[in-house]
Amino acid sequence: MTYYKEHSKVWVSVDVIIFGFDEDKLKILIGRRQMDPGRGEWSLYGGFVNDHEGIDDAAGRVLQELTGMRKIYMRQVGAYGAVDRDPGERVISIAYYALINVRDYDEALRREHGVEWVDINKIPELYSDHNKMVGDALKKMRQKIRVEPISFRLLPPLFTLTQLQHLYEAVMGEDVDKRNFRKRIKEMDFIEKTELIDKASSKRGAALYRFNRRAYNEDPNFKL
Amino acid sequence: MTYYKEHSKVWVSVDVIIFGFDEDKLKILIGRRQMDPGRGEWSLYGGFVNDHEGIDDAAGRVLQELTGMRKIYMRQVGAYGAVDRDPGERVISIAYYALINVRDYDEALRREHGVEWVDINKIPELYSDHNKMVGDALKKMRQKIRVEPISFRLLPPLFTLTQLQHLYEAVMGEDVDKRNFRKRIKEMDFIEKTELIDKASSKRGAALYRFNRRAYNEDPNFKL
DNA sequence: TCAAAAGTGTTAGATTTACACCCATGA
DNA sequence: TCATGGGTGTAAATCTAACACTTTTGA
Repeated sequence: MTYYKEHSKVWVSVDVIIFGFDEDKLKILIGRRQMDPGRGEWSLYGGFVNDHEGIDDAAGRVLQELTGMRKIYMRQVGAYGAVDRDPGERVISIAYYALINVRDYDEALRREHGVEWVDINKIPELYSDHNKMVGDALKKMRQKIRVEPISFRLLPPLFTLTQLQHLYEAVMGEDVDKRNFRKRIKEMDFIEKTELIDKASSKRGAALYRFNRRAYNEDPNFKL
Repeated sequence: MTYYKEHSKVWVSVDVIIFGFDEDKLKILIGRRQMDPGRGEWSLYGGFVNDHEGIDDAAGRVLQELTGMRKIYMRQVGAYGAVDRDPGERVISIAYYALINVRDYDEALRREHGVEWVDINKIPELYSDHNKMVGDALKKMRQKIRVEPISFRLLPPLFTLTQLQHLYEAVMGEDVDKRNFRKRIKEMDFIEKTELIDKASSKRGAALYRFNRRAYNEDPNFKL
């Protein structure tokens, strides 16, 4: 029952680009590689795909292993398969990006895994072709964020419009006009103003908003 | 020198969605699968990734094997890795789409490989998850064709504006306004009108145009 | 002479962008 | 009282979409 035995197999891994938003900066989780080859180099977090495990499942497992979180928003970036991309052996890797709310990530667990949040504009040289993966992931994420309401994955359940705007600016890498931004947000009925006021960010206080997924599903007219 | 030997390896293949434009229709090349499992089912053309071969190289090789052509425009669609996607064994497949000019493809070679051009709107049920791959490839290609001049890969070196328009319509799956379309084309200086007239398509004859890659590289302001 | 495809501009509406001041509050 | 971030509307410019007739020529 082995159909393809004349062909050779290869190692397949997954690498995850985990985006977070903190201090008005878009960041990703990277750490020092803990195995050979490349031990000690900055690297994405990843893992090998097991025999009886789908690649999305493998990415999910790796993500849960690192963060302790489940049902994280996650999309495939692509497959990376240059022969010499890994300095040790021939490994094909499939990159995924994920979006999490930084505050949901347990600090102790983070330190335990030896990963840290690094500003997307200050990424050091990474192991293998991981820099390329990060660039591609960011490009994909930018495209997505303009047409689907994924920003809320990076924010707490309640957020101010200024936070939301700063998130867009961090992702897009350019400033946007405050009034135009708020005008567009107002047109999206699934971004709901609550009665709550955030007093942390300013003296006056800012209205807290919420993303209503149900309302979005009924009328998904998102456009930024 | 085996770093990862505690992990298991898997078969990795590539599958190519080859787009062509003929009779004002967007088509892809599919054939009857010639091996088990799934022998006889409609299927994309593909092949296994060899030990010392990059995945892009593998896709290029498979493409050349099938078409006899080199330097074909080709982009990765993504990796497909559900455990049971292949009915025989666990195989991860990486899909690519490619664009060729149908007239450059030798008919004899095509028949030899037992593949045929099938209208994108009339794709039958395909082997494994190949229908999903085709759908994803089309989505990616549509995105690309709006912002990069890839249409010319599907057309002969000289083409009429009507041909170009019909190509866009076939790719996008919707009609576009002739005058608006030609207006936009006129703004792109790298789509050059030649002195030549095509008399095949109409009695009056239509001006033949050419894509000037050099001019495009100097001022790549493409937008459709 | 007529059928069939080529070719050509204008206008209304929609969308996008630019822009500056008052408000509420805690320190 | 003042420094800080929150909040608000209008007008010009640009872009998009809708629309119909004349030309050429082979059959």
